[in-house]
Amino acid sequence: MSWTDERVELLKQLWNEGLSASQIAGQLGGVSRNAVIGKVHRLKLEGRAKTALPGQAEAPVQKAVEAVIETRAVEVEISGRAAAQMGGGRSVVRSVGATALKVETETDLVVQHVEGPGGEVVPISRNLTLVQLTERTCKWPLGDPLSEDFRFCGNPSGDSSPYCTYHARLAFQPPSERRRVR
DNA sequence: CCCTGATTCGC
DNA sequence: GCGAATCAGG
Repeated sequence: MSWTDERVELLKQLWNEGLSASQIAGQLGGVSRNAVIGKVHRLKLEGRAKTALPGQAEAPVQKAVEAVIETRAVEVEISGRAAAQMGGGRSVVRSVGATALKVETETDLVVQHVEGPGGEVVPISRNLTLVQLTERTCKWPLGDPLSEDFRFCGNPSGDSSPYCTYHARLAFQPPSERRRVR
């Protein structure tokens, strides 16, 4: 594949939307994340201030972003408790998406699932799109394959299975162990 | 180990 | 210009 005008335009768009190089590579197809990063540099469309130069003060913008993330962390925590009270079951916080990384580190994945009314354990899927799947993300389908909202579980799968531990059971265990498929 | 972007350098 | 290999970091 080559860098046609359209592909370059899409690259710029996705990069500005904050997608990672590997995700962009997946969307474009036919290129590696290195290719994407290389192209980004050649186009001189930086914008991802990652490596803070030593001795330099933190950029105000970066601090603002962190403040927002901090706020979101609290909100998620609150909503998690609310859910626990309303549902009567154990419910906890599970970060989803790049903007909630702070939550993940602070709660250390306190919960990865929710217990339903019947006591069944239902995992909180990451709802990844096809292009976001990697060799070790759960490929359990969610929703209608013909719909735009079609997603995959995306939870860690371990390299021995195409599914996370929960979905591996639904996929390979006897129907008697199945409950509601979500 | 998984992932991220940054840089180098042969092509 | 391109991107694999490599580096640095979370």
